Amino acid sequence: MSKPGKLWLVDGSSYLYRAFFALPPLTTSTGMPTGAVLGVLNMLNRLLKDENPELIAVVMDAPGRTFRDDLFEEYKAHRPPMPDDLRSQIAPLIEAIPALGLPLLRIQGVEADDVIGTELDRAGVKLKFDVLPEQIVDYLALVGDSSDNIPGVPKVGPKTAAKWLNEHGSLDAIVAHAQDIQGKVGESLRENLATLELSRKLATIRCDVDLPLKPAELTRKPPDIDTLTTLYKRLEMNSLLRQLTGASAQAEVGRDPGSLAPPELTRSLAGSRPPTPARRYETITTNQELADWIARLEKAPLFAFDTETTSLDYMQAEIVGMSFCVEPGHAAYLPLAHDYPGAPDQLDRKKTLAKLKPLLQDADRPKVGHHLKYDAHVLKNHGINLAGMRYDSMLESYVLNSTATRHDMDSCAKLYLGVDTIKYEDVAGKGAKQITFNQVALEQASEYAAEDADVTLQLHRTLHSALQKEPGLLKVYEEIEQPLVPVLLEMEHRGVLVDRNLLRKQSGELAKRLAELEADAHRTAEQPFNLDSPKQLQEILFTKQGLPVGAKTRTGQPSTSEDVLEELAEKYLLPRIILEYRGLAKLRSTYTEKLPGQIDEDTGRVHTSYHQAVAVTGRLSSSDPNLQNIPIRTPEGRRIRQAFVAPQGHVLLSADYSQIELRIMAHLSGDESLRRAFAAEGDIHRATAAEVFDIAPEKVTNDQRRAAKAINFGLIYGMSAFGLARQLGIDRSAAQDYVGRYFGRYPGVRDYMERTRAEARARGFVETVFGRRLYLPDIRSRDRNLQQYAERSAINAPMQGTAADIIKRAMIRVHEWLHTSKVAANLVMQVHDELVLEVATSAVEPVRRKVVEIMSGAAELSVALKVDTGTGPNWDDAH
DNA sequence: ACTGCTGCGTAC
DNA sequence: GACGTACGCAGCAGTG
Repeated sequence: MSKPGKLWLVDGSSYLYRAFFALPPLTTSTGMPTGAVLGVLNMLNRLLKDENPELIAVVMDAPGRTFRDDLFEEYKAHRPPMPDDLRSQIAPLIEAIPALGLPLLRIQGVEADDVIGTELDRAGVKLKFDVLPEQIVDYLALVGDSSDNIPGVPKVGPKTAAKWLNEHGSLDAIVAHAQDIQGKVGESLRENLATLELSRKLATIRCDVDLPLKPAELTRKPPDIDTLTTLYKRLEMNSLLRQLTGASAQAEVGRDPGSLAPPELTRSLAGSRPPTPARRYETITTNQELADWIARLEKAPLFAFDTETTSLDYMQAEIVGMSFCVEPGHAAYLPLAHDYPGAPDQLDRKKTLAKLKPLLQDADRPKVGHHLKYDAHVLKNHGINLAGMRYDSMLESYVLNSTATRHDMDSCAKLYLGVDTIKYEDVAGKGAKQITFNQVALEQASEYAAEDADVTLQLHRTLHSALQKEPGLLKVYEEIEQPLVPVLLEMEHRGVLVDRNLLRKQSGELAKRLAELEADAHRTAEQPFNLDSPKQLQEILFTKQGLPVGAKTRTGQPSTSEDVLEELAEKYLLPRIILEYRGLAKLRSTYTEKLPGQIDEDTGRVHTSYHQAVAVTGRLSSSDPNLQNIPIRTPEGRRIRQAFVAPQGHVLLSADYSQIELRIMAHLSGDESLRRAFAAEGDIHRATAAEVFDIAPEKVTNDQRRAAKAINFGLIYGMSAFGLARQLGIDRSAAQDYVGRYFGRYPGVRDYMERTRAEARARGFVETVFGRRLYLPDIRSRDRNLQQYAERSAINAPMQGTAADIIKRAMIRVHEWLHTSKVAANLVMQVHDELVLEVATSAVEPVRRKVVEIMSGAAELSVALKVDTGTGPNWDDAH
């Protein structure tokens, strides 16, 4: 139960905006857009369920001019018009809110913020803004709001504004003391005194709005089921319909599949396909049933399948059973290795898999799975080379909107089908009590597994039809993500050879040195402590020894990070010891100690997992072990790379894109100077320094080059002058000066940054050269931190994402060439801008030539793609 | 014993 | 507050 007297105010307009940009564009069968409404309704349902509020209202912006428009013509002039597909979703939402039993507040000429401003109590305001309600107008006048075109005072943010108001009390008092305020901020304040009064009027949140209801009258009423039913039917929101009818029964019996809604209510969100029939889940235990299902699968134009196994480790996993689905609702589980006291008889695994093999290996029989790569690994363990991996609902979800959800099946089913799936831990338990799937009772296993295949097929139908409405995204899916699956599959399964003995030897050496350092540290501190504990270290350094505190952590504690210790190490001994200890301890714990345990005993190889649906920009990630963060920068670190080796008669070939993200920036921005700099093929950071400092390239000093390099990288990450200053250890005005000079020389880059922010704000997403999208719902957030974070992502994503697209295209082509040419070489690793191959010594030169040709040609940009290569007996020597 | 968070550090 | 994307370690507090 919610606290009595607590009032919930929901900014419905803001919810709708966010949902519109965060979710894929779903429509009904007649093309009516519904995605954003569904999103808001889901959010509201979640709120009602989680908080069970008694007092609540949903506030929506009302149409027409607001009092702000009357004050200031330019108000919101630069806001892009609301997209039609969003505007048309306001009306159905306005219908739904009262039907849900929620009071709706819309007042002519007043925006949602103002209504909420009227209701917020003192404590609420103080908590949110750190100022009192009567100060909030002054606060907003100082801070400004770029999305509302309120100018504010440059350089003054929430912290400064709150600080001043807490010191002086009011804007008028601050203005009166303007002369006393020091520094750049003070200057900025004095320069902007003239516009402050206008800012104040614009920012006025009308805390005196006449509301039709008092807070106490905003009580929640029972929902109007008839109206909701009609509305949900019209909007083809079947998951919500099911919740309406199923709500009471569901609560009683939990996840019992028998309590699911009637079949006519299980249609997809997209609404463009027939209703799902009742669940018919079967268990295949006889040869006749098996024959019937094989016939069904052979006849089907597409079928979904899933494997149940003994392990998440794809190299260890053995098949326990398989499930199949040919039409939504109709699925079967084929148990093959359940093994517990009293387990029913099952078909023989070996014989049964032999019968399925022709079907599974037939490239002309299309299949869909959720994370097919895993199933393919498992089948490979049983001698079956899965072919016809036509669709993967995990990748469909990822390409459609990488940020909307995690892309595991449970999350996708919840978001796109409104289905609460049976969770793995519901059938297998968790923690120490977890059992392997072969010990799960057949009845439970059957429901769980059949549902997986069923849900996979339903997800595919919904997601693929959504993809087809976005040809650019469909292309990314069809031409990049799906074809990449067999490439990654092969790389993972082959693994990479690691010299276990070398790592063991290094581990011993590291342990010895670490023990010495630990003793040194204890002696210097004059007491024993745990060097691995930042908390204890902080106590020793800053309390006991009284060293000057540098940066603070996010939680306000004095930081002991590398930056801080480096600074202290110039004067003090202990920080120096800790720095060396940290570096070596990291190497030992993460690499030399952990890696040997991840080597396959028989083959001497490690098998990473490349995750294709994790990084929001389109990059791959790697885990178990992560091969994408093996050290390279220090000599000690590089020794780890020496343990990654080629087998007898082979070498490792490393091929990496030179400065690919900067080249993409040159392409995207079209900046002439930057493109010329790359065309000249020199050292790009040196060339940048020469431009920025207006000297000949050979006259560039190390510091100048370092500064130029920091700017170049900073731009890719959306860094500010402040960040650059910190990075370079210079003051902010010097950093600002560098940035100013940079943009003076490369005006195209500045324009591009501006265009990208504007595009992100207008469209709610940014895209790569190949059309991959990154949705940024926070780009319109009123929380400045979130909004600025989204802006930095908007700057970075097109560059990082395009680079990811390019290397993925290259991998597909290299893999294809390796297969058709039958050359003695294989891909073994990908590290974002680098491919590593194992190559027979005799084939090195032709492979090198071809790999460079393919990688350089993987995109046609206005700047050439340069590829560097190296070969050697180990990964370090290949650089 | 397990879980989730924090602080830190590795890569590109 | 201030530089994007990841993964993973050790410590630690809360929970059972």
